Amino acid sequence: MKLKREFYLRGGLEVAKDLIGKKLVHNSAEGLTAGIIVEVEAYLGKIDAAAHSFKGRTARTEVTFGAGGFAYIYLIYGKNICMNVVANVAEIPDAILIRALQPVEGLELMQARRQKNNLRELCNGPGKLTQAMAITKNHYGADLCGNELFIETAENFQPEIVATKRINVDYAGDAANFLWRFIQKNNPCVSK
DNA sequence: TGAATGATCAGCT
DNA sequence: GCTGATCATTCAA
Repeated sequence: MKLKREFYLRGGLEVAKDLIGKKLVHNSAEGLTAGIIVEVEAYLGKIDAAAHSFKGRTARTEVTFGAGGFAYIYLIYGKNICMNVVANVAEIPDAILIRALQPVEGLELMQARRQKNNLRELCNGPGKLTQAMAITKNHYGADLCGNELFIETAENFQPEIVATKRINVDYAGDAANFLWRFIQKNNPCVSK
């Protein structure tokens, strides 16, 4: 079942935890790919020095200031595309970074896009999963309640959530210590 | 207009 | 474990 708008209109931390164990689906021209979300990080722009939206509204972060349920896509380190799910109501810029997936559909397509066969290597990092799923900057602002890129509930999956510190945000001072990274316990597809 | 920098990855040691 | 790649975005002037 596809997640409805109301799912995304809640606080970023709640949405982040609830995204673990859900299925991210991309219905692309080449074919359909999907994976279970096993690792996320929450970024609450109002109070979080590590968030892109913390300093205020800019052209890049504009979509995070809108209503939840849309995609925030950006390029990092000149090479890697990262995908976020916008959460909360308009004017509150919460975003959830999707950091890792367990591939479940369109495996051959993912393997071809990534030039790797090992399932664990396909989606165990934010830049890797966007490659495997063929998510690009064209998806900036995409409606996750639409038919091309969306998230649905997964059957036969029991979430066991562990909270840890976020990765690579040491520049953010105290915010680097927040336990806002959520992972599925003992899942081999999480990063590191 | 220009300079600094990063929510990472792959490849090497 | 460590480091270089590489460029959109941001901010200062």
